[in-house]
Amino acid sequence: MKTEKVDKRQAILEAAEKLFCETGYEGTSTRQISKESGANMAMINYYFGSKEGVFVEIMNERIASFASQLKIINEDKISALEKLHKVIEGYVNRILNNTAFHKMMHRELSLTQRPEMYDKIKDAMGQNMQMIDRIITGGIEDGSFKKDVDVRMIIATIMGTISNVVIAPNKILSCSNFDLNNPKDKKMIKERAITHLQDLTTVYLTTKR
Amino acid sequence: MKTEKVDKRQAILEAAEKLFCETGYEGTSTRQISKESGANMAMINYYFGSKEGVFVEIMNERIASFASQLKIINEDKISALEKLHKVIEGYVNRILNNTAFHKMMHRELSLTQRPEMYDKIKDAMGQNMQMIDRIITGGIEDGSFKKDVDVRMIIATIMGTISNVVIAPNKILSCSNFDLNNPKDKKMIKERAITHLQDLTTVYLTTKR
DNA sequence: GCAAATTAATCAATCGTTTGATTAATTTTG
DNA sequence: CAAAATTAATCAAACGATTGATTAATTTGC
Repeated sequence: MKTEKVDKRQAILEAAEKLFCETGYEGTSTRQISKESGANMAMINYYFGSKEGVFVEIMNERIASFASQLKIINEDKISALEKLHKVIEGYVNRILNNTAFHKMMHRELSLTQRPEMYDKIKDAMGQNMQMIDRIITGGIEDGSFKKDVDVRMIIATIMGTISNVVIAPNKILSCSNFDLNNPKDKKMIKERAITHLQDLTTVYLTTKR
Repeated sequence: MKTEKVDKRQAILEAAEKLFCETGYEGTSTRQISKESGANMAMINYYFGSKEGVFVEIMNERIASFASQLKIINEDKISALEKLHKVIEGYVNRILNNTAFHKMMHRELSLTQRPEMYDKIKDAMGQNMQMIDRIITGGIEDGSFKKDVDVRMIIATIMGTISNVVIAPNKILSCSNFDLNNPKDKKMIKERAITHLQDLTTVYLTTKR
């Protein structure tokens, strides 16, 4: 019977990710991780060397799967606008499927304790930005987008809008209260965000004055 | 000789705000605050009761001055678009003049330790959102804005873009490296953000299809 | 039976807070 | 006005609790 074989290593990772997201890295103790995961405290150091080792493992895992997704969109033989819409859809889905990690990532970006972690996140974000930059710049060069725009600010708008949806308190985004953990609500928010950003970029980038 | 009379209470507040921003609330020890401010450790509890008391004081101060600014814009006898542009300008200036606090606020929004603090920030944000909501809705009703838009998502775009400018790593926002602490760079980024958001909202909201 | 996995117990270090004493400034009193 | 009493501000030292980490012993699975 394999179903009951609890992998303590994995249990620690999952418990730690949950706690790190809820109360932050320094706000989470190894004893909490031990209790939440059902593993003995020493197991944390046995498997990961240290508390920070657990954190690094979690972030690396996520960033790796983060980077592996959507990257060859720019090579498709489709218009710049279609590329941009694909990127928006992919980005919204990725982030709203990993809201907990996204919050953790942004928190880490605003701290100065772990520079290596900061650099790792910066690099991952930078790659995504460069991809979007190339798409928009390409659209400007081939004449499908208007040229008097601030490309970096448009990227800030796309990324910032999505982050804001994830981070802003649930109660005030929509009139009624909803929950991003509720799959039905999440699906609705995803669609609204995608529709809005695609509409916004289309109007803004293709309206010649 | 009065010139050397340093207000320890104020010194603690300033040191604590700096440290809380850099390394987070749980990541900052009272001993660090003591050392950075030059005040004895006991002074923290003497003036503020506890470490959390310092934090609450800082946040309340900021939120109060946050709310006191720009609120009667909506009562001006100007067009909805001009109102919106004024709000954008005010919002960008406010946030980029207080980047450290803004990061701290967002970090607190992603944690679950201090629900009272969370609610306080939520309320402050909610008021700003309602103001923008009324302006845009008003513009739609008087026919100056097009009607098939997602108002709440537009608000997420405005707020999210500004947050992203503050939070995103400096090195990747612009091609060359710049520093938001450098007044000259800050001024430039402010103007770019204001210009971009005003242009974006104008094109998006007033382009009838 | 042996290596890997797991445990309880323990470690030094650091945490936020409190203490009792001291100084300096202010107020009260005669 | 000056001596006495009171207050506010500051300090070094210590408090008990908790932190992340380690030990040495035990259990598990092949």
